[in-house]
Amino acid sequence: MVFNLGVLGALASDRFAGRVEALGIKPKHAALLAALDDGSAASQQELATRLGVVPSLIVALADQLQELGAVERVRDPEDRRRQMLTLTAEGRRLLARCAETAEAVDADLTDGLTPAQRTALARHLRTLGERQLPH
Amino acid sequence: MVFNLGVLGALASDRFAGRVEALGIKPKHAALLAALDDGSAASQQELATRLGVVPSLIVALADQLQELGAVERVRDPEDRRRQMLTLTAEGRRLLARCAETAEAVDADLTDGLTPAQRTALARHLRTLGERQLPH
DNA sequence: CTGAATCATTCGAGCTGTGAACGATATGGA
DNA sequence: TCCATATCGTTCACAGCTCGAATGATTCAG
Repeated sequence: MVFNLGVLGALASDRFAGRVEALGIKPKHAALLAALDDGSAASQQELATRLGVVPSLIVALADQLQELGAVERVRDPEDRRRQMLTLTAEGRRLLARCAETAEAVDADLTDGLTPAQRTALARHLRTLGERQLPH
Repeated sequence: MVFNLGVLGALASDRFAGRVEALGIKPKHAALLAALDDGSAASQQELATRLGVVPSLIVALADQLQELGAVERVRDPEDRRRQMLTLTAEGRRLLARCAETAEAVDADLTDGLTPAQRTALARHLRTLGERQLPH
């Protein structure tokens, strides 16, 4: 079961990566956009802990998203060491397209399953995620 | 759902990797041992295609497993270019411990689920795997 | 017998993520 | 006020992983 879960997860991630590549980004960028979407503005340090990655990685991701016009960097007037990241309108558009991509991959993945099987699988994965993942 | 599947798969793989590290190997080694177990002896080339990796990777994996005494390399008398890999008794022991490890990770992952939920999840993953994975 | 193909192996290259330094700023205590 | 210490963002060099091309040995076809 671990192996099944492992390879299926890798398969799903690869397919998503392959599709968002057409948007000029990688899955990590999408994760950053999603993290910015709920909670709005946030310092890069906070985003690093929220995503569970090292701060230097946020720098690279934010650089590239900034070039795409998806995020803006603004110095926090309260603490001028902090760079506050915010989603732009373009960033929200990009995030929406990421969501569409995810749904397309979902449909692709569950192709051939009955609607009942599909929802049952989604429910099981959700409960497993709630038990295993920090939230 | 893609994201849930992706992160859960990565989580499962990481946990398995962390545990088999105590056996001195990595998940890829376990995959190679498992591939050798059904089908017995096989050339490295064949194993490469069977596992979907490049032949040069098999070389490194076989080197390390040979050092552990888990596999043996024997030139095929029919075609002296081929190196036939075979499991040793030690290799079978190692594979058995990998299986135990996988079960432990399974138990860990499904901790808190009812037996019914557990089997339902396993069944769903299996059907999804049969539909999506080449076999 | 010779040229092309196949197998295992080695080696170099690209990509990713990490950890250590650094400069700028902030904070707390003498 | 001043100084030591901590924090934030950034850069950079480095290790780990996998792939692809080149090599040598061997086999096969004509």
